[in-house]
Amino acid sequence: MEQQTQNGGWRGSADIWLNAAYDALLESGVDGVKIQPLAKRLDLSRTSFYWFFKDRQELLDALVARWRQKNTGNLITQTESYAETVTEAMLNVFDCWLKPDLFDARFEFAIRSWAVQSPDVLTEIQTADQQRLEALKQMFLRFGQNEHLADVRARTIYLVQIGYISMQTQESLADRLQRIPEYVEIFTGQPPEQRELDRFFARHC
Amino acid sequence: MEQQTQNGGWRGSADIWLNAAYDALLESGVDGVKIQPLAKRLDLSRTSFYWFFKDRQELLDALVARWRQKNTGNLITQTESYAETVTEAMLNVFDCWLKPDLFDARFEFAIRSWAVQSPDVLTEIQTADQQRLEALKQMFLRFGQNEHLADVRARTIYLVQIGYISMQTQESLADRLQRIPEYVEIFTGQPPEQRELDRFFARHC
DNA sequence: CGGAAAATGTACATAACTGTCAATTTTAAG
DNA sequence: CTTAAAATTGACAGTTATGTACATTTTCCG
Repeated sequence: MEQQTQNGGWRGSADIWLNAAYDALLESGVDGVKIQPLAKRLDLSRTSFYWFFKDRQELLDALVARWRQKNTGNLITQTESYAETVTEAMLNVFDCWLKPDLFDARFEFAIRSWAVQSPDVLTEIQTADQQRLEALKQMFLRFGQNEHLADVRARTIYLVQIGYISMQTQESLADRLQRIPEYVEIFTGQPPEQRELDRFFARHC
Repeated sequence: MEQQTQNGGWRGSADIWLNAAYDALLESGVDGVKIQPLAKRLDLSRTSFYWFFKDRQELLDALVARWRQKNTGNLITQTESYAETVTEAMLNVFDCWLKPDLFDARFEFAIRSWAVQSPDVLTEIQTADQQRLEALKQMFLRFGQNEHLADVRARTIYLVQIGYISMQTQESLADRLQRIPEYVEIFTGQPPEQRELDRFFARHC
């Protein structure tokens, strides 16, 4: 899964540093991403870092790029995948919240926390939010909801997920699945069909 | 409003340091809360700090205490305030999201971001989340909703707000007010009465 | 005014981190 | 085996932070 660029028998690589940075970011926030500690963890000389990156800022930029690629892309794909009803479409989106390979929640939270202290990162996030909200809104519009309500519903579902991420709750998959039918009803205004739920649960159990 | 403990003609005080720490936290996150920069801003000697606080950690603890007192208390009060219908009760809660003196959203976000790197703060937050969710759930139960649905509805409304905070959106009061009726309908399952909205808007315009 | 308590300031010791430079080692390729 | 590029390293210089000890100033009160 990890794209570990083969660069011969050398110990270091840009990727190995980036992976270490990713780990540090998720554990300790941006200010935990420091060359010296990373070097220690990798058991490499601190200065070796500068062979792959100009400076610390370049490493941080690479982290943001990795996040941008992963989370937003998959979410938008899910909003566009095939569905016969609005409730089924909703369940497609829920896949993101339940499958870690579709959406990296901890990464998302770490990036958002970073934005407190970095206007640049804040801008990145706001762009992502807009794209994601727009994709969700389009989904509701395709199923005949009116403009204003589609907007508020898109917001609701997106805000709930961002909120969920920010709460950093650790629940079992079972606990989360249990609430799915109610969420679908609240978000779309109508209950899901039993067969839609069956198909959904089949994907996740 | 600021409880500025009068301590005579001295320039410094525990409060002045705490206020500066609060500002720094909201601007730059925990790692921005450092004695040396704070001293510079206050135009005081760095070491003077240690007259009021044992060390940096004691200052950080004071910040968490301030947050705990402010945000959770007011929210719970709003869930308990008088209402004739569930939609009116909902609007009472919305007061928190619109009146900065009831709920300090930026403070909330800064604290949550802090939790990435501090298990202690994470514990604090999880306690607060539980208390707040429970208060919201009780509100729905008082208006005759069944147990399970009351729980999911409480979660929905709370998660939306936490999500909203985490998005750090900067919208005008007017934009936010515009979406209120739809939100009420989504959250409670029924549209608010016009007179309830009138009373609500009267409070906020 | 005079003195104790409260607050401030200076000096010192220490630690962690960043980035540059000039070797040196390792690897792959001829 | 040689050699050049790729990667690693230690030494150096600079910055920013923490906390302690001790001296000094400011304020309040008798």
